[in-house]
Amino acid sequence: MNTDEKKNKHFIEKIIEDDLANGRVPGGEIVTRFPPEPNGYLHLGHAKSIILNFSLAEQYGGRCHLRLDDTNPEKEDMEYINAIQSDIRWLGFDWGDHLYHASDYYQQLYEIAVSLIKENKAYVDSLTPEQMKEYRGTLTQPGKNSPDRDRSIEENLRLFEEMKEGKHPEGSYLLRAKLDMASPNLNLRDPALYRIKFAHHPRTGDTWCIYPMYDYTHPISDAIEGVTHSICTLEFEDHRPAYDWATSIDHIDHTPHQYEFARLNINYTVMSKRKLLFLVKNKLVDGWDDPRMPTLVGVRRRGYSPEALNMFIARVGVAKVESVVDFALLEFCVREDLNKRAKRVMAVLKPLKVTVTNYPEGETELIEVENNPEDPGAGTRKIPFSRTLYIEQEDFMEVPMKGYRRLFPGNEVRFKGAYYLTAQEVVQDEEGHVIEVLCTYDPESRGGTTPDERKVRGTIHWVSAAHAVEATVRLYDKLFLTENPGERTGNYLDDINHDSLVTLTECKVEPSLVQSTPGEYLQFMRNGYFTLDTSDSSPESLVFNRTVTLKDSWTRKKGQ
RNA sequence: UGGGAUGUAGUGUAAGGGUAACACAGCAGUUUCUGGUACUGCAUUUAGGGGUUCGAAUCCCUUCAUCCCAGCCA
Repeated sequence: MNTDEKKNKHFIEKIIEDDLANGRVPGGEIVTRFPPEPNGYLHLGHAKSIILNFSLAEQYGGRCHLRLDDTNPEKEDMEYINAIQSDIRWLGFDWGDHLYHASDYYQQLYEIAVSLIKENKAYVDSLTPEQMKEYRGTLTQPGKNSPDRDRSIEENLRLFEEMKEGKHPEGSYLLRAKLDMASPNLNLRDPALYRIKFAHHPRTGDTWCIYPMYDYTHPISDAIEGVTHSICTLEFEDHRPAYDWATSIDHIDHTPHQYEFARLNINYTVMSKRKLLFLVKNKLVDGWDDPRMPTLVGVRRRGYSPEALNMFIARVGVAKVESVVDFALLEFCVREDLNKRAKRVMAVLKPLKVTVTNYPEGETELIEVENNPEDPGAGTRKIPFSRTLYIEQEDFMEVPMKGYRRLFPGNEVRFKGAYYLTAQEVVQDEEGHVIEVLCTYDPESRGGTTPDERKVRGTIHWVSAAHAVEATVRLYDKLFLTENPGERTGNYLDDINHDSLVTLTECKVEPSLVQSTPGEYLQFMRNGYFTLDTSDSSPESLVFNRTVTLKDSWTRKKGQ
């Protein structure tokens, strides 16, 4: 492998290429795996791991397994097992026949445990959890051996068998590896291998009442499946010696290796399943798929595309430095992708009535507009224009501020795709609010240009009042107000953005939108990207979610 | 004060002894039937200190900072 080929590769790619080049990969096929615990929904952090593992396998012609790490029946659920699979498929990956569960290996794991006991490498301990803690020592002090450490092999075998048969209550006994209670690495101080749990397992039901621990199950599962590169996050670095111990015992004839990378953090959000579960359970959000959630189901409902997510993860990179990625990068990737594919439509969120005084009453004409200027192949559609229209309240100012290019008295602007209109006068309610703008139009400007080629500074969107469809539009913003929720007070809930959802009703959208389908990517012209909500929308009552705003240099300038 | 890791523009990530770069964010401008897109330009970087070397982000020493580990969770 010459060094040129290593350029711009991340460290895991370099390791793999090195292993491949030096014949360290059995059969030359690299095998990775994504091993989620089915105790919650997948989030953006998992997306990084999924994309890393699956694309590495793709890139080097290997395979990637999906393995549900279901060793703790108390927290795990069939609902999650199913959701995980659909999320990974949505992201664009396929594990083929390689769907596994740690629970598939329970029998084998048990038999290996029995062998370890016979080899005097594991023992049954009767220390209480409190005693365990005491005996473990601290970060700076070594632990001490449990009095049970020297129990005879026969006794250990008998006890373990009884544990398995359910003869002992939870917490009474534990199977532990006999490693080193004085190790500076706490994970090596006789780690627990099996605990007793009388819990119903989503897949194995009540077959077992002893369940294997992560440090024992995970490496052996990897070995059984022939995983070559077992990629996990940084906090497992300390567990690598335990991983290496488990994969080097007899009864295992394949040696996978563990590599650790930095998990994905994004500012203005939280990414722990515990916190996300809390938000869901306490109804701080609408569920795991609330569009403000960083879950895959959430961002999907919000209108993010899997392509945008893949682009995002690619740009974030893979390294060992703990880092926090800007939410702005995610939004950039979403816009980048949606700009190319979203169908442009007219939608007025906060309507202001406009009457075209010199346009014939009762007449309607159809204006042809392009569906996507970035994609000529997207074609055109026709939208109705008439005497009474709605425009955005923000697109009219009775007294224009400096730099304002939209509609104001005496100013001529283009109504996108239709005509040039000039504001003549306003109609106010008794409180002095402008409730209607009276305009005149230039019949020669049809289509948005004039024979004399005169320029207008502004182009605004509009809908025809008589043809518009009413819709509800949900404007989503960041769920948290601060970059690092909880940093200031210690409680992330203190930083929740209570204005993260603004619901607008009586929005006016162009009639073609009644045919919109969930999953369709839309751009509300000059406003943002939107998509039909998957659960609350119906043809009679449209509900759109804002995916992300358009970049807006005007409100920024205005605000300064 | 044990062990494991990590420090490159504001944020991510490259550069593996030879001119510190790319993207996002920021700022300024050009184009435009979206104040979008596209395009152009500007500003800002090797944690500190020593050393080796003609030459150091890169090698050595040292200091500092940050993160992870004391579940019968994963």
